[in-house]
Amino acid sequence: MARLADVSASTASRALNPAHSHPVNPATRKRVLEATSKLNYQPNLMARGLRSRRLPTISVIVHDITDAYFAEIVRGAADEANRNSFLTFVCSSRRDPAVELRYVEMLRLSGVSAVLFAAGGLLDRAYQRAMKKQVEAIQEYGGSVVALAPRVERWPTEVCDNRGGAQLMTEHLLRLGHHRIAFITGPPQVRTSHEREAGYVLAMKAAGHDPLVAPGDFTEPGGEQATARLLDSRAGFTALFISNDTMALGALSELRKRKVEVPRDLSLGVFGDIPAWGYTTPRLTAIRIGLAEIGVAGVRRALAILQGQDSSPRVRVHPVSLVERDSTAPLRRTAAALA
Amino acid sequence: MARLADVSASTASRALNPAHSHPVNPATRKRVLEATSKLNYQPNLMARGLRSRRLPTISVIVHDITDAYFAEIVRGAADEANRNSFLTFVCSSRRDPAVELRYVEMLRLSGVSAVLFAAGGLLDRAYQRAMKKQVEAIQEYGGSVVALAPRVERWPTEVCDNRGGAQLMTEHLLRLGHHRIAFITGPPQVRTSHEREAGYVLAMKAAGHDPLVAPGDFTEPGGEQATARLLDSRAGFTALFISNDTMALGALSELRKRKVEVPRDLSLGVFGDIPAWGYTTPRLTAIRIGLAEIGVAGVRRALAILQGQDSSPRVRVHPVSLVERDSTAPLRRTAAALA
DNA sequence: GTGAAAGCGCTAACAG
DNA sequence: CTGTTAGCGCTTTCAC
Repeated sequence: MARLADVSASTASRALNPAHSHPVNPATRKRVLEATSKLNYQPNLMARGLRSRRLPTISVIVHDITDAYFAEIVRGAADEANRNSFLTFVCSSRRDPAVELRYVEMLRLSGVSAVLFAAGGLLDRAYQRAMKKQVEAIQEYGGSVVALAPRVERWPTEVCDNRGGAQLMTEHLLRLGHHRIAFITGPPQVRTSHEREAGYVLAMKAAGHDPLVAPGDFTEPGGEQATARLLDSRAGFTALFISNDTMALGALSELRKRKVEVPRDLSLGVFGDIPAWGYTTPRLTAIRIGLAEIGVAGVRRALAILQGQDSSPRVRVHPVSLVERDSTAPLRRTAAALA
Repeated sequence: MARLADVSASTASRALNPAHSHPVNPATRKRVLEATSKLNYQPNLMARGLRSRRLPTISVIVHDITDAYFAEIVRGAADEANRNSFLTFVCSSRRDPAVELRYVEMLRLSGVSAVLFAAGGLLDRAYQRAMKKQVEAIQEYGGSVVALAPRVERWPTEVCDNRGGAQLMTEHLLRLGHHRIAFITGPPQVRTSHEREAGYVLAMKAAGHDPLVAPGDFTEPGGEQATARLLDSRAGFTALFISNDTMALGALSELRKRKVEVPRDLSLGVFGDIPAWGYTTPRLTAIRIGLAEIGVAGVRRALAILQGQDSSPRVRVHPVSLVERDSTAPLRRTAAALA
């Protein structure tokens, strides 16, 4: 290729790489560009990677590829990566820390430029130690790592306002006259759970009401079980706030099974706003997280770090908003009958 | 590393690569292995790829990462790839042929060893031409390509028995006494649609009944609309057979909206068996496709081709089975009331 | 501004 | 069975 343009390989390399400090004569560059298009030249990424020690790929590690929450994040990230000529690879750890670690290791070996962790980590010490080692190795060769959920690791983080969002929904339910509002929380090892729960508790206490927190695990069967237990406990609540999309899916099926009508018998709010909510009956009132936007922000952040020009605060919090739909209604006497 | 083991780099390379034709002295290999573990040596995949022209990665291209159908295939493929020390990358084309082509091109550039196409292709000529070029380039450097759905391209294919499965479900409904059975088909550009439709039509004609085929597109809103139109047409059917999971999700929500009770008012069967069917009410009678198994088979096939030892027929058809659940019931007089 | 040369870490070809 | 040699395709010194 360089031969056709009648320049040396070095010059061609310089001409082709826009972000190059070394100056190139515009005429020369033009000749090089012509040659590339004539030969339909495609730089060999492997050779480039051999020198730069990394490939133009970004990967998003998710817990579960079947979860719409993660899918939305991936969608945003993949779009933004594409716009920057980066490939996006989605890796699904299936909630197995060992698999996740193995993926990170393999990504490191294959020289990925950035790894986005879509979910929170574990509190387990051995896991944290191993992960730390992998991430340090990635950073050593110039790769970057970004978290898209709160984690104990002090990585650059793009995260939604978990606490504020939970407050928002709780206050919405309170405004509708509910004060016996149950909350299904997430797994204790994950910081997202605590943040959302804290927002709910805060709003309840501020209004002078007692919180009612039921354990959950962010999975669909978990949501089903938590709802069943809550209903069986006859705790006497008129509204239910579920702390993530996936559990709400399970809750919905449990409520349907028991013929609990939403919102007639029970007002239902969910933290999260996956597209599926457009199809469910009833359409759920939700805290909209800009999931795709968080994916976009994650990729931008990762690329900025790669170029050594990331000036954001370590943790950036993205605002969330309340989307009122059909699953929440003012408190009526009939609702209390459920208690 | 080779220095520590006191051997040449070539010998070390041979000792480390198990599938090497060249013999190595066991004692020498032992020394090499000791050195690698002592130095915590990790082969550089990029350098390896620079020579072999490919990386130990497999990618699965799906239409839509949010679709559980694809997620299941990916799950199987990823597991099998892992077992063979291959990384799995999931790429979501979002049903955009241009994006899909771009992905294949980037995968080629980054030297992926195998590409699994989880969905069917298009009949569009320009698309086919471009795809052919990309795939030939991948094969040129020794990469392999496998289809997991019927396609016009004559690639090695692992596919489920679409026609047989559709017959199975239709015969099941016929056995229950239904003879006015409607069928929602898939998009015409996709061969899977035609195969499933053919199975349904065959079974209906064999029983002496007229088929009733409604157009669909394999998407959730599409299923919703098709169901709505079918119901509005008052075509007088007592059973509905939906040709894929995603449309069934939409159909279910439409039926719920209209208070059509399944199976009291209408028997419902679906081709496909995503895990979600365990949570819906009612639980759907379905044609179980071994989705994960197809993913596994796809990876095995791809690896066999890479090693030049694929002896399977070009198209391998995987059997499917009928899973009877709660959504199909014997024909009763009341059902006809829907007509 | 451009070119020549070195080398990234590995594997294949060829001798021994 | 093992070592030597060459080279994958690019980028980056270092001279000019």
